[in-house]
Amino acid sequence: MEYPTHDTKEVTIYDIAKELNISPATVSRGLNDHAAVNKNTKKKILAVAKEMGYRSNTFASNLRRQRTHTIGVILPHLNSNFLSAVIAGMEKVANEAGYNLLISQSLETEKKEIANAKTMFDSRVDGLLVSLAANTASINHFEPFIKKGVPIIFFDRVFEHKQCTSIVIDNVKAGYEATTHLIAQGGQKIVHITGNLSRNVYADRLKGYKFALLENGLPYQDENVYSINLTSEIDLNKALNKILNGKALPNSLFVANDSCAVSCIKFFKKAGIRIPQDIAIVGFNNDPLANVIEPNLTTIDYPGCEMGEVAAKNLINHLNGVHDINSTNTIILRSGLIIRESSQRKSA
Amino acid sequence: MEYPTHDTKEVTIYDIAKELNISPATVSRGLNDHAAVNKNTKKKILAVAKEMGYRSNTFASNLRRQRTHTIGVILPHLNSNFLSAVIAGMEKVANEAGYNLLISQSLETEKKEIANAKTMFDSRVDGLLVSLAANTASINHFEPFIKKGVPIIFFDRVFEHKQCTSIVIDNVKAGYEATTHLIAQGGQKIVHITGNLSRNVYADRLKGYKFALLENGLPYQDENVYSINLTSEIDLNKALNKILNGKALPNSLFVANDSCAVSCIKFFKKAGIRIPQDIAIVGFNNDPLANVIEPNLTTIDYPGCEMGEVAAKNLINHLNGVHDINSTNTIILRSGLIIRESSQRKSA
DNA sequence: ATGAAAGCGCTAACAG
DNA sequence: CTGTTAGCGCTTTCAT
Repeated sequence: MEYPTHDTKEVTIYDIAKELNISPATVSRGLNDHAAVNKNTKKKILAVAKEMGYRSNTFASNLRRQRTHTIGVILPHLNSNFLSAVIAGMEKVANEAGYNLLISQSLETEKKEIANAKTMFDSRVDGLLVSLAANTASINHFEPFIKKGVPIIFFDRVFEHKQCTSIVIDNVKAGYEATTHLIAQGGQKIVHITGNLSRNVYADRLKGYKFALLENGLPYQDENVYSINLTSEIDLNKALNKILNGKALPNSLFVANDSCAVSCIKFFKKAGIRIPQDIAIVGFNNDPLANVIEPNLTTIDYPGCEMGEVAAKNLINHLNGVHDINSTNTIILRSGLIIRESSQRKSA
Repeated sequence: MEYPTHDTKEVTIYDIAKELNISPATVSRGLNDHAAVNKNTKKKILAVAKEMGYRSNTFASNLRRQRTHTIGVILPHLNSNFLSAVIAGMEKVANEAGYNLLISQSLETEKKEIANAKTMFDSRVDGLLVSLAANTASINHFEPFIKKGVPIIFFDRVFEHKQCTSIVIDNVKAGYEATTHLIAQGGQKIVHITGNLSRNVYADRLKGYKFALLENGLPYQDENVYSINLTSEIDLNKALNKILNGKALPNSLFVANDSCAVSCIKFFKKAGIRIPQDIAIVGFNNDPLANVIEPNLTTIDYPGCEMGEVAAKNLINHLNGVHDINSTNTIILRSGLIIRESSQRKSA
């Protein structure tokens, strides 16, 4: 025996049908709010179903209808405030629409992301919500979905694809704002620490950083940009040591996520460097950490919950045929700079 | 049309059977590693399956087998380091065993927990992994599972139930260690801030706190224990103001989770009170925040990933009939005090 | 507005 | 070791 036998037999539409002396077909219609069912009959069906403790058998239904009412979610991590907010948003929308979420983490590796995609494919999810791992190089593992017409929506860490919608913030603008703010606070040499530049979020923030420099007549220099593995303490420390021991210490730092920005603050404080007087720092994400580190971290606020809601909503609309797949391709949510102590050298 | 028609017809075991001139039953056996299949036949089946791009239809299989290979997970939140570690652990084990995870958050409310349980029930999960919401008063919403013989494993925030296994740390011991440490650091009046005492984690930590006081000849006083809604900034601030404005300021504080402990430190620092000289503080969970706040927070370390692994492993064993449900009832994982600056008044 | 009947794809008892 | 057969519970034409 593989599994303890259930105590109670499941109630099926046949049981309800027998009870009411009608056909299973009518019961099915009644349960599914079909138009052509007598109001009275429907009421009776619902009543008996409830009384008998009927619950619909999703497999039978799925088998028949060839859809799962399940949405796959693949994301890099679960342990950030941002991403759990995203999930919360998705869950809310999905539940309301009668969808389940199948969630998996890539842990920032393409390998695991591929495995996750395969699982999702075999589970025949109706659609996919994806934020790419840092080191994902190709999205071939999503092609099977696209070939089959299973819609994919990318959010945050997206991939431009004719068939797929993207939900993002304007990372260029955010990077521009962060950098402009640092310049306004007296920034001259501004170092940018960021992640894998094949991810839009990092590439775009870098663009914004460049624009801001150019616009303010400051030189852009490659050696001021550190593209590293943001999840590795070791890599970050290497970069920081290089900065610390370089010729001219930068007087400003724009870091592409808060948890790294916090590590930077800790590092420089330990080295006897004052924040923001010696180095002004801006992070990204508005993580709870930002309000705990001293000085409190200036950062870009980022609507996680909303992003999740919008992504899920959009996917479900696709599934219900509300949108044409090609009608919307990119949805941009608003974001904004939150100024705190870590970057304020001058009063407003 | 509700959903874009798939481009390709799905390959079924019938297609494979026809291709090889054998029966579908044999194909099914071959695909499922059934003992009684000719090695050669099996090899052929696998080859053709791969070549034709076959993927098993879970619904048909589930419908037939009456099991879903899905494990439901209900937890209070996703946005804590501890719980995302738990999920990561569960996912690892579940994936290896061919199970999917259906994850949902109760957001600390019984109401949402009940709704989640209903969804899980309707999705016919094979088993359930649950950590209770703070304010859950009864576990009636889990009775349907128990009646049906669907195994439930509680982890962390557990509920004693004859039919269910619990995975916990020794919260009494942890509370005792934390308090003993505070006493060793000169603690006389030790305030304990904790959550809803109907949750084992908080009740047990309180017990440990009491034991430590008694053992050291310190009086236990109800007014030194604040049982509040730990997710409410407002409630915490109310408690802190009461402490601050009370007759005698405590010289030690044991807080039942790190994020609140961090808020406490911020609050007292703002009030001009020195940590740890005036008040020594110990938290719980070893959240990343603990290493960011200044002074760094002494806390109880807590094996999240392992807890997830053990819980999932155990449930899957149940499902495979490895364990008798009654053979193990409570599994206790090790935990330990990590001493940092927030509590150190004396050198070791 | 309702019913009869077929079939979604798979598995398992039974037979050989 | 393999094939035959029945059916898991539901939805959906096609009739009526």
